[in-house]
Amino acid sequence: MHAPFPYDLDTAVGYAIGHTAHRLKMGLRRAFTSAGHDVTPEQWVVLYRLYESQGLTQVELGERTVKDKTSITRILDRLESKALAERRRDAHDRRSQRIFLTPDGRDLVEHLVPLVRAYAAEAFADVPPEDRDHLRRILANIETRLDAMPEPKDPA
Amino acid sequence: MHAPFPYDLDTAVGYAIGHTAHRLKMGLRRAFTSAGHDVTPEQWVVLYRLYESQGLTQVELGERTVKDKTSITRILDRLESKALAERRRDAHDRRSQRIFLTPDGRDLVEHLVPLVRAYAAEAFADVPPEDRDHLRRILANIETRLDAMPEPKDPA
DNA sequence: AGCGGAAAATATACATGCTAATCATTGCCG
DNA sequence: CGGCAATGATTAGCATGTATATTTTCCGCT
Repeated sequence: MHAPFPYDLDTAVGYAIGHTAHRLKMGLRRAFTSAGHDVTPEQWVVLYRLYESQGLTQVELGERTVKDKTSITRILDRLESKALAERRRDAHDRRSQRIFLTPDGRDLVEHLVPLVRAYAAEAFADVPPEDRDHLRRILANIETRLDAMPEPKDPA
Repeated sequence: MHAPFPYDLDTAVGYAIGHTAHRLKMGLRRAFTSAGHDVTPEQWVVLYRLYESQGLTQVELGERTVKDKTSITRILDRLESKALAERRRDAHDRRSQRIFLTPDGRDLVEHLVPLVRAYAAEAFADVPPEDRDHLRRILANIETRLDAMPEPKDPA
């Protein structure tokens, strides 16, 4: 209606990225539940990383999933309560936990992968391969820049 | 370590989008707090939409911010408690609330906009304009596809 | 040795999103 | 006109993310 300064959120690239990311995640969530799997997209990522490399520390898991330590703690609580993963105290460093998938956890990952592949195939069906590469490159470009941006808290 | 089926999360476009979106949002959050503004990125979007058009219904606000009705309710609770916005019962339909920014709310938006612009300028500094356009187009493309995808629950 | 800081994990408090259920109001339709 | 489905909003329950503080354990360094 009125706009005393020029700004248009709707053309903001960052907003568009967030918007698309949100919808993609929600779609994946629904793909999981409608296939009868009681698992969230976040749990899926953790399970996937554990499938890749068992025995990770929670810190390592956090790095590989780009999640906070506290989020990892809680997600593992749930995965353990669903008997999909288990924590084992590290023998050499008793501060650490080593995380392993249970057989059920491995099974679940193997069921989830085709689902994820199918979902991605459909969601990106209209995006030609060269656009996907371009997209990846642009996003990597942005992240590189974000890495270089000073943390507001420790500019020293 | 072992990979009985071919899948690589790290090359998944959807994962990259989510990753970048997450980091962008966190950077914006920190830009706000380090500038002394007690406001979240989600609240920013709501405030911005209200600045654009005062007197929106919560449903309309939800559409314009791509947020759930319940999220809108709670965010407005907080904005009201911070005296940035206020709800007024619609005279013609007493189920609806019309939402308005307070003077403080308008002031805040006007302070936030330059912050957001500066942040975006820095985050996307390495992305040439034609790449931004391309990015927007690809994302729009994906969303169009998502719109066309059947809701798992009501495929009819 | 042994002290003190760093590291790993947990706990806590708050903000958000999703789902499902509920309440009040509206309005259509027989 | 009168009941009942649809609509706007709220509430409650769960999962996640952020920030901060705490606990336990390790390790470097004097």
